[in-house]
Amino acid sequence: MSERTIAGSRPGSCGTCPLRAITIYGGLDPQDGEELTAIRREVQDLPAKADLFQAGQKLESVATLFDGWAFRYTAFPDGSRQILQILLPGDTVGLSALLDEPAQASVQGLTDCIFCLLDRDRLRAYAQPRRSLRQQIFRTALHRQAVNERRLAQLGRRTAKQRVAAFLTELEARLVRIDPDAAGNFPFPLRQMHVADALGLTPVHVSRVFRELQTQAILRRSGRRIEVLDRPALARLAGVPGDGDDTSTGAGRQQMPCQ
Amino acid sequence: MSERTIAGSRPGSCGTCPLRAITIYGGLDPQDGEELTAIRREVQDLPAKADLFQAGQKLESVATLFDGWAFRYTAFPDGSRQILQILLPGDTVGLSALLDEPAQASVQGLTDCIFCLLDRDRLRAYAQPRRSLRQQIFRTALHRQAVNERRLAQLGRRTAKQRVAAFLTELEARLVRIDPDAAGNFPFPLRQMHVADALGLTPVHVSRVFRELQTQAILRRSGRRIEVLDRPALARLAGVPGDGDDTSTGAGRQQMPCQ
DNA sequence: CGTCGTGTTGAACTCAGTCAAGCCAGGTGG
DNA sequence: CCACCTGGCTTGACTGAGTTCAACACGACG
Repeated sequence: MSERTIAGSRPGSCGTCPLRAITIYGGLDPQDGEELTAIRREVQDLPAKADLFQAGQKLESVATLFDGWAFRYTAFPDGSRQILQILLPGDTVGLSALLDEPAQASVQGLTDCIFCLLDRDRLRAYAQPRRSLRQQIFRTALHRQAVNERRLAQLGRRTAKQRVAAFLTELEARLVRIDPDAAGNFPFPLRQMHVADALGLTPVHVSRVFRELQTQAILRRSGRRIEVLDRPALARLAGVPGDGDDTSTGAGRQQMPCQ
Repeated sequence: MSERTIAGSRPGSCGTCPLRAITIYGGLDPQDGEELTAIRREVQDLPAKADLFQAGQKLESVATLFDGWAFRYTAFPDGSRQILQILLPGDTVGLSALLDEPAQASVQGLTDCIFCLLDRDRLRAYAQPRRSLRQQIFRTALHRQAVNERRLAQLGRRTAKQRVAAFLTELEARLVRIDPDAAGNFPFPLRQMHVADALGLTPVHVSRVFRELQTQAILRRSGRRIEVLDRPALARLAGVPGDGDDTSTGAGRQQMPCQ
C-alpha cells in the first residue's frame, strides 16, 4: 500500500537487508546475516485487517515486520479489544515461540504488510551459541516491559488528551528512528477506532480530542498523515518535558529495537 | 512482621531454600543451588515504606524477595504514582542489572521484608553456561510481559469494581501457589491507597468499591485479611469465567515463577 | 446511485474524582 | 489512666471527564 515505508521492495537476503540494523538481528556480522536467510521459512504478505496469528495459537516461527504497519491486540468476549502495541518495520513478534509457548496476543495488519518468518527451531539453535543475539532478544523483552509499564501509568493516571499526545509522541519517535524525515510530519494509517482501542477510549471521544488538538493548533491531520505544529505544547501534554522518548528508563544509547 | 509468610526464619543456604522451587532458580539441581549461596552478596532487611532502590538507579545485584510483601512502582513529578507489580516471596526484581541497565522502576516494602541480593556479575557468569537458568530468566521476562498486557487491558476497558475483583483474584492465585492454605482467605497488607495506585483509582473510590463488594456478600475484610465469600460472583466480575488465572495466555503448565 | 466505512456533532447520562468532614484504632506522652 | 495525635477509612455532596445513543456528513467504491 501507499503507507509502505520502503514501498515496492521485497525482502531479499537478510545479510544486506537495510532494516537489519534496527531489528534484533542488528548485532550480527553481515556473513552471519547471510545464514539468517537460510533460517527464514517464508516471506508472508498480510493484507490490512487480516490476522497474522491469534492469541493462544501455537507458533512455528518468529516474525519480523518488513514493510507496512500492524498491531498486537487482545480481544475480549464482549467484542471490545485492547491494542497492546503498534508494530513498525523492524519490529519482531512471537518471541514466545522460542519457549514453545503459544502466542500471548493476536497480530493484525493495519496496512497491507510483509512479514519475514524465521523458523522457530532453527532460530533457537542459531541463537544458542551466539551470546550477542541472545542478549539482544532478552534486551528486547525487557525493553518491551519498560514500555508497557510506562503505558500502564499512562492509562491509569492521564486524561484522554494527554494519552493521545503521549501516543503520538512515542509513535513519532519510533518512526524517526526508521526514517529521520518523519520528524514533524509522519504517516498515520490508524483509524480513530485503533487509537481508541489502544488508549482505552471510545472512537467518539478520540474524535473530540483530535478536534481540540487541531483547534489549538497543536497538530494537523491531512489524508493519512499527522503534522506536528506546536511541539512544545505536545511534549508538555505528553508529560515529558524534553522531546518525548525515554527519560524514565534512560536505556542504553545503543540500538534498541522493537518498540 | 506478622504478615511474614515464613515468619521468623531467615535465609540459609540457597540449596535447601524452601522457596527456591518457585523462584527463577527453581530448575537448578540442589548442588548447583549450593553455588548460588556463594553468589549471594547480602541478605537485606527492608522495613515497610522504605525503598530497596529507585528508578534510574544503577543496580549491583539481582534481588529475590524472601519474606514479606513489597511492590514495584513509578513515581510522577506531580506526586502520584503507579504501582506496577505486587511482589510476593519468590519474586525477583532487578533483572535489568544483568544487562547493565538502570532500574526501570522503584521497589518499596509493603511490610517489613527480607531480600536476597545476588551479585550481578557473578550471577551473569553463573547463568552463562546454564541453559535452563537462562531460559527460566527469559521465560520470566516474557511472562511478566503477558501479565502487564493483561493488566493494560484491565485498566483500559474495565470498571473500578471489575478491576478490584481481577486484582484480588490474581493476587489470591499467586498466594495459593506459595501456600495452598491461602485459598479463600488470605493476608492483605495493602492499604487502600496501594490498591488505588495499582488500579488507577482514588483511595476514596476504592473504599466505596470494597464497601459494595462487602454489602453484596462477595468478600469480607477483617484485620489485614480478605475472605472470599462468593467466588463465582468474584470470578464473573474479574472477567474470567473459570477461577481466574490465565485463560488468555494458556501459558505453560510448568512452574511459572515471578508473578 | 446506493452502500459501507469512517468521522463529526449534540444531548443525556454515569462512573469516578474532588473536596471536606468525621470516625476509629493505635501509639505516645503527660 | 487519660488526652492527644496520627494515619487510615468512611461518607456525603458536588463536579467533571468520558460514554452512550443517535443522527448526519462525506468519500470511496461497487
